[in-house]
Amino acid sequence: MNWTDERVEKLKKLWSEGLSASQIAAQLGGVSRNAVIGKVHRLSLPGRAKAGGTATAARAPKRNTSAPRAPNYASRITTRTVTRQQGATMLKEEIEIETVEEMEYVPAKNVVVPISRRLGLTELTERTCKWPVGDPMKDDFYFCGCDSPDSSPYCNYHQRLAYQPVSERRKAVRVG
DNA sequence: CCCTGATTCGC
DNA sequence: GCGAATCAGG
Repeated sequence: MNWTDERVEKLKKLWSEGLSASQIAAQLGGVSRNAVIGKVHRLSLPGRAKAGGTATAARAPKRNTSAPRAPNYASRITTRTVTRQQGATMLKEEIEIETVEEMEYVPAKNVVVPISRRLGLTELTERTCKWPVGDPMKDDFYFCGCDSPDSSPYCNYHQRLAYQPVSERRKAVRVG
C-alpha cells in the first residue's frame, strides 16, 4: 500500500485523535501497526506521552429502564463497579445488573451475564464478542466486546443467546 | 498472553 | 522512505 496524501492525512487525523497505531492501521487497511508507527516517526508527529498507551476509556452511561415483567418472577437489581485491564488501559465501569428468576423452582443454571465493553466497529478484534447492541443506524450502537473463547464470534453468553430459543432467554436480563 | 509505542536496520 | 523485527513497557 502506498502512502498517498489522502492516507497520510487520515493518519495524521486519527493519530491526533489519540487512536492507537493498531487501530489506525485497521482503519487505513493494508498496513501494519508498525508501518503506522514508522510513518508517524518519519512525519515527526508528536509521539505519545508515555509508552504503553494512556487511552481514556469511556464510562458506560447509566440507564434506568424498568423492563416488562411476567407475574411470577422475582427480580434483583445489583450495582457494582468493576475494573478490567485491556492492554494498558484501565477500564472502570459501573453497571447495573437486573436478574430475573422464576419463583416456581430454583433455576439449575445461573447464566453469567457478560459486561459489555461497548466497543465500536474498529475496536473489534479476533477474540472480542461481536454481538451488536442497539440500532446500527443510531449513534449509540456498539458491540458487546467481551472476550470470546478462541476465535468464536461471540462470548459464551451471547453464543447461547444466538442459538437458544427465545423462551430460554428470559432467565437473566441485563439492564444498562 | 493481551496490548502499547520506540527503535533499528536491511531493503 | 518503508516497515518487519525487535525492544521495552503496562
